[in-house]
Amino acid sequence: MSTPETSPQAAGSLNRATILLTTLARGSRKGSTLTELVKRSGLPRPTIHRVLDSLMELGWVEREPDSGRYNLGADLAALGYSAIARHPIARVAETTLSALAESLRQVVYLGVRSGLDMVCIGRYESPSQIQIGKGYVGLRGPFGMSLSCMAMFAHLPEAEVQDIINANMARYHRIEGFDEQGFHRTVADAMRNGYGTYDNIILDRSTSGLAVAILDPSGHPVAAIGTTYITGWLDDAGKQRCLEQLQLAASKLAQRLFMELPAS
Amino acid sequence: MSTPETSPQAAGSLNRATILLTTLARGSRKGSTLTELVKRSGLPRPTIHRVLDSLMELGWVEREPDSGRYNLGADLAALGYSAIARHPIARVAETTLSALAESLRQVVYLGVRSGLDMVCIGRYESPSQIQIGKGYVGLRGPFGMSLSCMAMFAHLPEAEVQDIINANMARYHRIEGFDEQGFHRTVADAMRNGYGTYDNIILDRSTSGLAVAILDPSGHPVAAIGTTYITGWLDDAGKQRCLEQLQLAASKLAQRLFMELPAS
DNA sequence: TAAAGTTATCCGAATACCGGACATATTAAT
DNA sequence: ATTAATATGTCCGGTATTCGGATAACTTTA
Repeated sequence: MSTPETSPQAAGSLNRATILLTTLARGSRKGSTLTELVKRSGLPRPTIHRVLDSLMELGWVEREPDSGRYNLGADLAALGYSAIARHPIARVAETTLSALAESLRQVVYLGVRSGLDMVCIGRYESPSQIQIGKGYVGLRGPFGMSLSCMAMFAHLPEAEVQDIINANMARYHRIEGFDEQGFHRTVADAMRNGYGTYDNIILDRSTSGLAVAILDPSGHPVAAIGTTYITGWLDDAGKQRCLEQLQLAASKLAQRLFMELPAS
Repeated sequence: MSTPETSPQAAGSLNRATILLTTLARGSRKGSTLTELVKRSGLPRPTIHRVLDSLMELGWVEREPDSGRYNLGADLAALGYSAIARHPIARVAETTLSALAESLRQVVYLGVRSGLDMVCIGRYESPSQIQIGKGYVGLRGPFGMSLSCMAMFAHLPEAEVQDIINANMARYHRIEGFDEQGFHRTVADAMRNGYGTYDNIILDRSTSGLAVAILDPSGHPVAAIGTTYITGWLDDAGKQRCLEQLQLAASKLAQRLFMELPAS
């Protein structure tokens, strides 16, 4: 009725495998137990067991010998290197964002959307001031729960934004300390401003942040750059400068990503 | 009869999907056409077509709108980031090998085995002397066609080495300028020395190289470090020093990878 | 305009996927 | 020890899905 429910076409076992791999990717880096997968994926247990066996045979899933936890496998990682080589956002961004982190003296994150998830594909910190943050490359969470998502929301059709939020609301609420009021306010702010910003909202109550989207030539967001700082460290002018630097970096990257290469 | 032929168990469509994805990963970064996939994978064309459709629906495969070439998709890359986060060899090696490249003033490669393939998962160059090499992160080729493979051969059971070589011989011969004599000599050298080395052999006739394996506590090779230089740039003493530095880096990495972490 | 090559679609037969039900560890509680 | 509770592993028959030969549509070359 309200939810689309339109994906009857894709191959059966492949679908199951994808759901499981995504579920594993959403889980902790230490891996997941079978029962955790049952709870989080919603698939019947025998099915999971069987599909995991197949995936293990392919090397896409591994099993910690002692703990028995399932985890994404080495062959999938190897395949990932090749897939990443064909989607070079993070590689292209490497120098620009490292320099940005250095200049801001703040940690800078790069993220992309994958279905209903946000995936962190880059983390850059100033060597002079190592700041310990919770984000790491490969981290996956519900799309909408980070400032980078807000920046991308601002450039997505409003209907799509609503669809994503509706589909993920249950997952948001599972996060400790989630404040739906503040969340909707942050989204509205982002849609109005064209970039993401918050102070003392969402999760961590002592941090503020800024994020901007990287747009393709048609205006569709393909990634987002975000940065976090202790609330109060930046006054309004400082915030403005920070925002401008982010925007500059984003447009520079967009240009480099979508620039036509001269015919060789 | 002679070949094992023992893999009847894994799920059908998953198997097909894996073969296709691997075939795509082996192909150029620009993607592959359907007919190329037919030739290289050996699967019937309608099957490929159907499975690719499913894979595209999942976001694991994409299609260049104008050229019609198939390629590994963005969602697979996103999944790859998570898988790589759980197999941190490249991350752990980052600083050590960058320093090594700087010290040697040569390009240093890091590679792992995936089935019958070698995958390049790291490339480190000295900023002071940028050297253009053919290897890039994500590059995938038949296992055995690089020095890093030789280094790993040296620590694999001889029977397994023979199996790999037999299985890949047809692929070797497809490479222009392949010299079977020299290849076997290089393998024998590696098995004897415990590390990989060549001068003017295999492919590029003006380069020499050195490579050593990274071993897990049981002695099994998990990755290899390799470096290339113009033949003649290093005399015997220089070669020896270079080898020692590689071996030092390899053992340092092994130690860091398999060191028990103190309970937190 | 024909011929060669590449891509897309049908569709019946055969297969291997599906998951409820059951059996077997493994851990926790009495 | 014994029971209870939880997690993991295995069977197996019905049926939905996959399989690929055959054919059609489309595109480039001669």
